[in-house]
Amino acid sequence: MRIATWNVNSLTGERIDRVVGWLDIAEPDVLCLQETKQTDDAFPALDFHARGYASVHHGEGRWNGVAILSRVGLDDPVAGFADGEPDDDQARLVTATCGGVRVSSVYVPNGRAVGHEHFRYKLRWLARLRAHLLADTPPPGSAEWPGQPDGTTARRVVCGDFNVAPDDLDLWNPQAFEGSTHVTPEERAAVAELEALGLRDVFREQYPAVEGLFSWWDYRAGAFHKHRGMRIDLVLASDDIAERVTWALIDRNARKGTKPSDHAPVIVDVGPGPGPMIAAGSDASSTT
DNA sequence: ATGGTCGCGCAGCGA
Repeated sequence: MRIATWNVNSLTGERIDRVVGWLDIAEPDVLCLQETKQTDDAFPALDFHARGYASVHHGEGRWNGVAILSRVGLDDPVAGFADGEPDDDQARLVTATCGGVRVSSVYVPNGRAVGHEHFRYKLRWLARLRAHLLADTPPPGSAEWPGQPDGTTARRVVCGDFNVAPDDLDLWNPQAFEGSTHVTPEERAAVAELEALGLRDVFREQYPAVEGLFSWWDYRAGAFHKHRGMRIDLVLASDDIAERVTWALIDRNARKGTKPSDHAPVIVDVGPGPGPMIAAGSDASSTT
């Protein structure tokens, strides 16, 4: 099973072509999208359906917007937080079950500046994501969705633009980020709190201590060509998924060429194992 | 060089 996540920085005509073209090349079973900047009506679900992908989109229109595409089934979609509180007015979270895995696509607030109201919103949002993951977890032992022994983080991935670089290793130059958002102890602690639920940064586990692996590069000043980036797009996976990861890649090619997103897709391959998770290459959508 | 480029949408803000 191949799981990918990509902040596409809008889904207008040219960007749709890039995303559809990338689907044909990368053939993910599940793709989480962020920053679609579309209304639900404008989301190009048919373009994806034609490639065999079911989809769910949670959007506002002008900003934010998240989606999940899946060719291994897409069930029980939830837009926004499932913690029982009134939903956030920004479309930054969508969750669905794909091929036996509970998948969340997240677009964590940027934060703008340390101490800014939006920075406090970012920290609140991350704390609320943790509450969502606990509330969204089904009873342990569910046949369709086997739980972990502790019942907290059943077979799950949380994919998206976290707007947090978990470690200095994820920065092109740590000195350049002193005093900036994305690297503060508070933001990193909020991500660590998610990992404390039993979720693992599976891309980094494939490349421990390897420098220069980034998923975002500023459009300005030739940052991409100078290799000045950050790794802020993460795939956090529960233990039983994490143990089966066979391969991971950030597809820098998708950041090249005309009209790219400023993010590259992150791809994680999960091998077969015990339990009902659907194997790579299967096509649950053929039943519909 | 305290900039630089995008997207949205038509000014200037957000990233």
